[in-house]
Amino acid sequence: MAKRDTTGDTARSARQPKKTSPAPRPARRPAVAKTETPYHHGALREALLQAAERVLERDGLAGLTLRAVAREAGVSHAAPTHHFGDLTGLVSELAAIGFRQFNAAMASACEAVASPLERALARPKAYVAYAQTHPGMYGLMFRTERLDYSRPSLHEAAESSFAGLANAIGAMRQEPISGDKLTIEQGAAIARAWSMVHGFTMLLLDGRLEDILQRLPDGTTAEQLLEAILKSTVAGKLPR
Amino acid sequence: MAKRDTTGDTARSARQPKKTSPAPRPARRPAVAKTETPYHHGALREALLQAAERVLERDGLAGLTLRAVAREAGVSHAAPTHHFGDLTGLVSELAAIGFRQFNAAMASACEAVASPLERALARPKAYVAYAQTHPGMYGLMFRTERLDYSRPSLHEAAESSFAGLANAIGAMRQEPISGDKLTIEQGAAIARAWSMVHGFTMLLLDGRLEDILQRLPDGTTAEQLLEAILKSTVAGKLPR
DNA sequence: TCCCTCATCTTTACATCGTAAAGATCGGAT
DNA sequence: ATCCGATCTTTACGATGTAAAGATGAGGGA
Repeated sequence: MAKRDTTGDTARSARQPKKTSPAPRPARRPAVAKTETPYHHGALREALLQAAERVLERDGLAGLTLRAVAREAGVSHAAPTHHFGDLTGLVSELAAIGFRQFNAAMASACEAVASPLERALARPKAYVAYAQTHPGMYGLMFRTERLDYSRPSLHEAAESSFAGLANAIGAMRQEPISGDKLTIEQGAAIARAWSMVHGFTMLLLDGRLEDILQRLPDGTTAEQLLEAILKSTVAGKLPR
Repeated sequence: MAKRDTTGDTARSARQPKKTSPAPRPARRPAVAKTETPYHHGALREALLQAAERVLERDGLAGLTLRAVAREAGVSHAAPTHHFGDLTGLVSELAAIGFRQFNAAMASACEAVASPLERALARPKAYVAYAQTHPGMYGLMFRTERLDYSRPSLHEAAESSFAGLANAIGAMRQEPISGDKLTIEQGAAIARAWSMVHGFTMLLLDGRLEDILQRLPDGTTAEQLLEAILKSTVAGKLPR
């Protein structure tokens, strides 16, 4: 007696008359392949991931809920469960996509760069640029407790990100990093570079560098501050 | 019709018979000043903050909810509202306490240190040590979106943290930082130091440095890795 | 002294969320 | 043709944040 769940988020309810729909079906998949939800069969999984990315960049991390994603995709709120298990599953798959975007952005930024100095600067600059362009994604990837790194797709994408960093450091020091062993100096160089760029990005995204930026001459941008940091760090570290 | 809220978390309900309690009162404030909740009047605000800290370190950030804190303090779930407004309020006040603890820890670590090198290392080491000792608090302070920096207590405590950092950098470079203006070099030095230590801490707390640590010789600890990073960073930067 | 007011705390209510479980709905293999 | 199983929807429930109204008691003014 008295139904309890008065949520109005079915987004599809009251569509057909409950039993043995007299109308055979409202033309499912309407000839023109609309990029919208392909009704019952089809690529719901991909549609949900795209919807999730849209919700994330529109409403931020706090707005990224299972029900909001389902709503955005136009399916019932329980539909994602079948494809991702739970919220952790959806979020982890989305983070994997983020890591792949992220890796691609850094890789393309490193190509076609001539001087060693430029190469040393290109990667961290691309790192920060990605985070500024996709703050929601970066937050998802690096500040969510709800990530399941045991998922192969996420594990692999994140691993690849780390490998890229390690290789870049190795190239800079002209001593290729061996897969399984590191000297203290190598480990320190990698951890230092990663810590610095990651920390800078987090502080920047959280607005905690505003204090510093405002005290700097005139309208110094975050990019200029980053460049100053990188140059002073890299000074004397480059070969030749 | 039909009550809806079947939550059993009053923690005090069914205590007295609803109207004009015949028993005058169950000896409120039981002579020995138990540090527990002093019933109706008294220091509920402080009790809530202490309960919140306990919940945070016990159940992590995800467990820190208004209702859990009220439960821990033994009051009704709506009691915190009156003192903190909403969850953001409670969390912000707790974060302010965290910043004060944090500042005190770094200040005491910097005292009684002789050599300039030791002084340069003491502060970041204390930074990381605090985060490792109070991971819940550090997470609250640096990874919560729900912080209201317009609250004076939080703003002031966080500001003081930044000032300590800036002064330490200034002392290291032997050029005291003026309050309102910074050169690019000064700003870069401050942002670089903060970014590096903050980034290292975040990555360490998230377990993202495990990969590196395992590849390092034998049982190298995170502290040793940090020290290696700091020494290679500070090399040539210290006066004399 | 008595009563009144107001700050403090509790109850009640409700929208939203994650998740589980059961029912409906097809596509396709047998 | 029929049945199975994957996919999606409904229904349900406990938890959370928050608003609003009700109780309670301390302290001040008459």
